[in-house]
Amino acid sequence: MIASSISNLTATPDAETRLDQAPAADHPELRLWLRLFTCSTLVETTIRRRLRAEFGETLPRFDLLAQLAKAPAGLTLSDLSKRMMVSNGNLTALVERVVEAGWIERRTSATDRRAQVARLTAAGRTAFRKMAAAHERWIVEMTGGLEPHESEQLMELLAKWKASARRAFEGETAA
Amino acid sequence: MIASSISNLTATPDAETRLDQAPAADHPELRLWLRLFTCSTLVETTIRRRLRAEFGETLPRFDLLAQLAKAPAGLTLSDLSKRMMVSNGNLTALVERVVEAGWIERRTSATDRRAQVARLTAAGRTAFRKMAAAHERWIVEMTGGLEPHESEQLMELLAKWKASARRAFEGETAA
DNA sequence: CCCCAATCCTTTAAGCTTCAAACGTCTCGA
DNA sequence: TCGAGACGTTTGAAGCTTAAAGGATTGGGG
Repeated sequence: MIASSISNLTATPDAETRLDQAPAADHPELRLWLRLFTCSTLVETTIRRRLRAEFGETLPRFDLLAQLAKAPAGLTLSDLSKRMMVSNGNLTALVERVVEAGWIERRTSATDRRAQVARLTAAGRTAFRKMAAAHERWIVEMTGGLEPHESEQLMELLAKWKASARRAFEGETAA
Repeated sequence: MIASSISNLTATPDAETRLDQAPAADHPELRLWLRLFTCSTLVETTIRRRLRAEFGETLPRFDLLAQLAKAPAGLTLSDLSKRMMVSNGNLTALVERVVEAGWIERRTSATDRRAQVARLTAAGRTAFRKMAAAHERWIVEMTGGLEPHESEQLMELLAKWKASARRAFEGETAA
């Protein structure tokens, strides 16, 4: 549920634009969610495309490297799955592919034979640094329209939203 | 790049929480993006889970029904791909699955033999209405922490962000 | 009228993602 | 110390997603 329709060079309006034109006035919360989602999709799709075009990498792979770059001692697959907010079944294969690429290495934990610890290789660290610099530029570019005080406001409002969403999200995990 | 790690009942902190603890002070734009992404993921994952648990549907399928519910005359696959912001190659298979379920029907356009027009069936409309009601409740629940004036502010700030992101996004499509 | 570029869709290969079930390992209390 | 339950990972099935290439159709300019 993300996307582009770029492959065929279509003009690519976004979902929300059309919705705003629609006669039905959806509840304000729906419109808010739709707008948030649109922002997220727009940014994410752009990053994904550029990552592929300029570095031949995918977003999940980049995300994996980014997490490991912040944890020099390495992380277990479980840690990674929590930080990346993906299922752990997902990581097995993802890690495997990135190991093959040579960016990371994986070994059984010394203290817990159940756990697999992944760590950046030197090559991985170097490769990541280049990508991270570009990634940061892209993000800044796409957030460029906001004044500093607006960014601050946005951070706070999103923090509130995040709290509500988290409650709903975790209400299920417990059950 | 979305997710849950619910299947194994882990505590599920989110990426950002950990990041905030990290020593490195990332640029404010990165933190803003990360927070937006976290909100989006949290909401999306919750919706996805509930849709599956309560209706046995997936989010893309729901999204498809939602688009068609707003267009009684039906939409071509191209229209759908633009509105849903997914590639058109994606829709072929998605539509096929939902046709099989009996929620929609697909036929060649009367005026353009290249185009396929998808439309809700009566059964599809009924099924969708139930889901939409629940969906709306969930969204309201997850946005609950915000006062009306905060929602308004958020709408405006996100509109600005969206404009920046759109520029970057479409800059590529043209190229 | 014809051709060619644009448009619409499908197909394919590769990768991502989830959920659920299964397996080995660990921990802790009886 | 032994067993039960928690935990970390893997596997398998199903579905989603993209990019890229190819086939059919259309519409407009020569």
